Formats: sequence, structure tokens, C-alpha cells
Amino acid sequence: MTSKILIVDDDPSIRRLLAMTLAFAGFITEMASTAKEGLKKGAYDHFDLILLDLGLPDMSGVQFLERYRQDEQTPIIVVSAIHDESDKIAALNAGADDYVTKPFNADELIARIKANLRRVPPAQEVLTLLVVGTMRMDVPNRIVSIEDELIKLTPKEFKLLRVFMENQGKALTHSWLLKAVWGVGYQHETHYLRVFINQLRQKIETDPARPKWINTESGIGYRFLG
Amino acid sequence: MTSKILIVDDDPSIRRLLAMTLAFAGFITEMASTAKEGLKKGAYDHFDLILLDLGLPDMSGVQFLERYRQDEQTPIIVVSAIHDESDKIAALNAGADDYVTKPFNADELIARIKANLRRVPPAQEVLTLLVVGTMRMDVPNRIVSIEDELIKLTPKEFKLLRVFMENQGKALTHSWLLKAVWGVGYQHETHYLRVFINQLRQKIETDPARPKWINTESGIGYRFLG
DNA sequence: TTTTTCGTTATACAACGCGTAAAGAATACT
DNA sequence: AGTATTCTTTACGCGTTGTATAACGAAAAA
Repeated sequence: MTSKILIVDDDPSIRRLLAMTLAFAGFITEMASTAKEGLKKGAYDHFDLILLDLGLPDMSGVQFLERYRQDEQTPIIVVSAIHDESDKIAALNAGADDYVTKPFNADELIARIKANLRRVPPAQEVLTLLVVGTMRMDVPNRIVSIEDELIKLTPKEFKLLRVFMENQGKALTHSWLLKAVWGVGYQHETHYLRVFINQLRQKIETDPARPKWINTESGIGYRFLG
Repeated sequence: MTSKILIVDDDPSIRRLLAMTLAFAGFITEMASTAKEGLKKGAYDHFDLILLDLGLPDMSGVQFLERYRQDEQTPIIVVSAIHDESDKIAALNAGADDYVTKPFNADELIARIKANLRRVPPAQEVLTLLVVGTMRMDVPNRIVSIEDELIKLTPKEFKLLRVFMENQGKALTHSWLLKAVWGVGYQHETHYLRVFINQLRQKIETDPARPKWINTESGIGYRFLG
């Protein structure tokens, strides 16, 4: 099975080199040039492993690890230049699983990646087509339709709706939804939810005032029904 | 099924010898006298196998392999003279699948070719005519028309549009598109896409500001609709 | 009824993504 | 060799999206 690996590095040439090295070894890669972007992509979908360059412009390795580790237990291999030795140690203490020093040897890097992948349960296959009543969501192709009519959604709206469809019928609490869509640290911002629920209803409900899909569970959260 | 083989060699006599040997064994051959020309032909259409001579004038074997392997996983057999032994080892490390030493034995060469062809899924038949709505693309002849009106495209534009037509209706992410058109290592260069999407729109859209064919999926990528 | 929660709209703003033009570099053509 | 085309790279303005806050009426819970 092919593993998906996220490369977080600000240097385009190293990024390219890493991508080619890993592609050649049969991995699927995704890239980010800043820590922030890396976190975003990590929140967006699942990776089996992360290659994290130290010395990113917008965030220290430790900060990245702390933020990322809140949600996931994906193995993270730190790539560091020799001169930021102390950063490397800090990163390892903060939860990095392994490290590789620049300039790195391709074979060694791949060996380390494989070793770290072995420790972790393989990524569960993602359900690609969600169907609830007349609503269909093709996740990889980002197609949402109700009775074969296309619905255009922004990324956050899409993610929210996806969470709903994956948990159809259950009552979902505010904080659970916030965590699922926005990540840890947003569990108390219920006003975000109100705004986005409203936007979603405008797009998917025939009568947004009398919602058929997204039902309010007052004091609790919402329940998605087909 | 007959396999197509690309011969990259600068020596005309060896080229001729190889061509005759392979033709006799029932293969279809194409030739290139420089590495550059080889890459070009490889980008232009698919080969089932490549015979690569080391010691080309314009590029080392390793360079060729690195450039070629960005896009394809076609097996490559290296043909080397005894004296460039170190080049051969480097080429194998860079991803060559096999090697043959000059002067070669015809039967051995053919045996090795067949062995390497066995490893690889047979070349899927390429769809030669793509039709989406009123748009038609004759792939081998590189002709694109909308309502029988010819559209003139550059190679990259053509490749991009081809990828779109082959994946009509799906939302295609930036990195997926970049990988499909530019190859691994360019998955993060979204500005390339912006420029070429714009150029394509100027050529195929009636009103480039209000695109009908290429729709933007903000934050995700693009979706091609007929 | 009183209190709490929710829906809706409006707003301002920052961040980001996108479209576009245009210059520079590489490449192909003649 | 010189010219034209194509590709790469940079820069800037603009629109979309997401964040954050506020206000008010409606609905639900106490």
C-alpha cells in the first residue's frame, strides 16, 4: 500500500529533491512551504508521515509539533541542518519521532521513513462516496449534489457538511463539531458554528427557515438527517 | 502485443544495429541521438521501454534518468561500454532497471528487454479522440477544436487541456494538476497553474472573465465542465 | 414569564487565493 | 546567428473566504 507523506520545507529546491526522492521510492507526496500551510493540509486530510524541516520562517519546529500533536499521532521526521542542533534536540523532546541531518542520503532517508511507517497502523481507507437520502458527496472529486443538482461550497462549508454526512442521524454537540471542523482550540466558539450552519442551510435547504437536513438540537448541537 | 521501444544513442552505427536487432525481434522502435531529443520524444508519446546509451554528448545518464523519472516509470535499460563502469553504477543507483555491456549479444539483449517488459503493465491504449461538449481533441494529431473552430495551443497548454478533458467534471486539486502536467516536484508551484489557466482561458473561453469551461474551485483547484 | 439559546443579518478586517500583465530566460525555429 | 515562440518568474490589484463582533428578534428551555 502506498503511503502519503507531507513535506514541510520552505526551500523550493529541497522540496523538489525530497518530492522526487520519495516519489521514486513509491510514496505519494504533498507539500507545504510554511508551517501554517502544513498544519492546514494536515487538518484537511490524513498523512501517514510528515517530513518537517527545521528553521521554517513562520514557526519553530517545537511550535509545529505542539500544534500538530494535539490532533494526530502521525509520525514526524525532522530534517535539520547541522547548525540548528539545539533546535533538533528540542524538536525530539517535543515529540518528533526521528531526525535526518542535511545534506541527507536518499537511501537512509527512505529507510528511516519505512521504519517509522512500520510503527503506525496503516491509514484506514477513506470513504469516497457519501450518500444521505438524495444528497451525494464525492469526497475526492469534491462534488456535492442533491437530486443531481450541483451545490457549490467553500472549503469550510464542505468540511462541515462532510462531517455531518459521516455522522448522519447522530446528535453532534457544538464542541464536537467545532473540534472536527476547526480543530482543537475552537471548542467554545459556538458563534462560528451558527454563521456557517446558516450559510450551509442557505445552500442546501429548500426552505432555510424550516430546515430538513440540518436540525437544531437546542442546548446540545445539531443533527443531520436524510 | 508489440511494444514500442525508444533507442537513445549518439553513435549512428550502433543505433542502426540496435534498430535492426529489435525490429527483427518484433519491436517497434523510435530513435534519438541526444538525451534532449530522447526526453522530448518521451514526453511526446509513451514508450514501453527505453534503451539508454551512456556517454551521450549533452547529458549524463544520471541526469537523463532523473529528468525522465519525474514523469514516467518506463523501464530503462542502460547500454554501457566497459570503460564507463562508474557511470553505469551511478545510473543504476539513479533508477535504471538493467544494463547491457557493449559489445552486446543480440539474444541476451532481447531476453533482457522481454524480462523488463514483463514487469510493467502493458501500455494502456491511449484515447485518441477526446470529446467534451462541443470541444474535440485529436490527441495524436494535436488538434483541438470548439464547434469546428481550430484552437492553437502550445505544448504545455495542450497537455493541461488534455488532462482536463480526461478528468471532466471532477474537481482537480492544484497539486494533482501540477503533478500531472509538470511532474513530481512542482506540486507547490501554484503560480504556474494560474498563468497557464489564464492563457488557456484566453484561447478557449468566449468570455475569459466568466469562464464556461474551466471553473475555479477556490482553495482547491479547478473543475472542467462541458 | 424570565432566561437562555438560536437564527439571521450586518459589518469590518485580515489573510489568502486568484487573475492578469509583463518582463526575463530558455528553447525552438529558419 | 538571429528571430520567434514558449516557458518561467515576479509583481500587483482585486475578490473571496474566513475570522471576529455586534445587534435584534424568534424560539426554546427554565
